[in-house]
Amino acid sequence: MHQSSVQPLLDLPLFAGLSAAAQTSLLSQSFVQTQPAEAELFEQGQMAQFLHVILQGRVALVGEAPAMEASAPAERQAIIEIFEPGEAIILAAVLLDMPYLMSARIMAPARIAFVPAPLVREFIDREAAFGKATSHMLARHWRLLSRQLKDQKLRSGGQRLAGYLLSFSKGATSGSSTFDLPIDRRSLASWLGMTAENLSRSLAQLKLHGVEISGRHAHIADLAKLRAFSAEDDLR
Amino acid sequence: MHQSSVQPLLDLPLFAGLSAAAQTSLLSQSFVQTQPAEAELFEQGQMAQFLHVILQGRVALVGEAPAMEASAPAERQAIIEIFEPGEAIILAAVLLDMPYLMSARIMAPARIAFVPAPLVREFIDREAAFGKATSHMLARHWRLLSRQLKDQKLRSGGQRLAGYLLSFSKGATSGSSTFDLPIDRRSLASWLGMTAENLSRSLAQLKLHGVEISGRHAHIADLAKLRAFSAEDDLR
DNA sequence: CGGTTGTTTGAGGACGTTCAAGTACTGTGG
DNA sequence: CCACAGTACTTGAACGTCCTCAAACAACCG
Repeated sequence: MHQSSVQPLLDLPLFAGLSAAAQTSLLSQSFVQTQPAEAELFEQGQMAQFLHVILQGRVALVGEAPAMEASAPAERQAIIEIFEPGEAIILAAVLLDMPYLMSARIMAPARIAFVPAPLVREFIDREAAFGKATSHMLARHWRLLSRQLKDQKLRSGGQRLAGYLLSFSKGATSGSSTFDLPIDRRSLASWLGMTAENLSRSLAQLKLHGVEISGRHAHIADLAKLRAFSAEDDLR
Repeated sequence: MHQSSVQPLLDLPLFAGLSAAAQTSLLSQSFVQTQPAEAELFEQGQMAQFLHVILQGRVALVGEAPAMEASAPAERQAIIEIFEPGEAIILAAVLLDMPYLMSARIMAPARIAFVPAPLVREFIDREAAFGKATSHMLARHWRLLSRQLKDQKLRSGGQRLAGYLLSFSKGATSGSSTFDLPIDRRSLASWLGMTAENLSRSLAQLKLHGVEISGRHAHIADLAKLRAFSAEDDLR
């Protein structure tokens, strides 16, 4: 039985409120896969067969631009969002039964639960609590995207980077902070909407604002100072 | 009684599935306001007091950057999304009971239904069908934003403009098309993530691709040609 | 008809990208 | 442990795109 491996699903807010019967269906019809980094969970344009729930690891949603010429010359792509354990992807495509608008790529070795899409749609018809849990997750995800879109339109690359670094020191409003970057430069650049080269330059520039980075290790000397530079509103 | 003016709410998919009791609450606690253009429905940072449902008109969600200097020198802002009749704003803030991430500005004289936020949150706890309807709307809205974010990161301003123009001729894949632009240049530019000046230049450039525009009247000579330029995937 | 607002056009500059090269890091086999 | 290859990251220079500023033009309205 693989029942035990999908058991953790019930601990997630998304499924916690399901009826006993629904929990049984969920456990018996879902399964878990361990995926290596660089694996592609699904591809832009496909119909959603499963709701993928991240149990471990990190998954990037990647938008791909149609190749300009027929010869497929290095298709341009951009990371739209990065999701971590506890999040489900992609609820929107599963609920609406429409094709994915982007692909999903594993960033770090991951354990992913596959919940059949029809089952999810059944839950939302029959399980009162599931509609609420789903709405909440979608609402959070909508806010994440809208924040990103605001950032993209209103802030410079350097400011977005500063904001990203600050996100690792959530509570603290002043003082200093030390942490490790969880993702590589190229992916980070893509997520922040700039090139890897530019990210490198932006990082160098942030030294003037009290940021020291070597490899993946980061130290912010003065959170308040960096916050001022990032020009971020404090809405979360 | 203003009951009659809120009656149309029940025709919307969002509220259609409510129980009789819930429908009664909805009608008795909601009200409708007619708002002139330029009116501000709510401001970024406020808590969501109401779910605003657009009955007529058009509403823009506007992200505002914190003023750089204390002297408030022409605060930078960008239109994140534009919603039309039938849509509710902002579900995410209402459901999560969190502050708005952006402001809402009326673009054309509008009739807006105000549904008290606590009532909405009550519905989602008690009304099974409402969770589904809410999830569906949020899912659609999430896809709209993710599409925009992809566009912002992967396509040029001119391509985004072409895509916008093409959106007025939904069904047709080839042939020509004539229509009127519903919004003014400055707003359109802000929505597309460029300046008004640049929009003007982009429009001029699109003449090479068979687009004729005078004032608000637009004519596309060759949809297929413009579609090729816009480099848009056909995912909807 | 002047005033106001919205749109277009031009010139200059800032920011970001691309291309190309150099440097640092990582892991592997000897 | 070192040499090595392969990858990731940084740096530099040239180029483009988009923005800013300024002014001309058009449209609208009293």
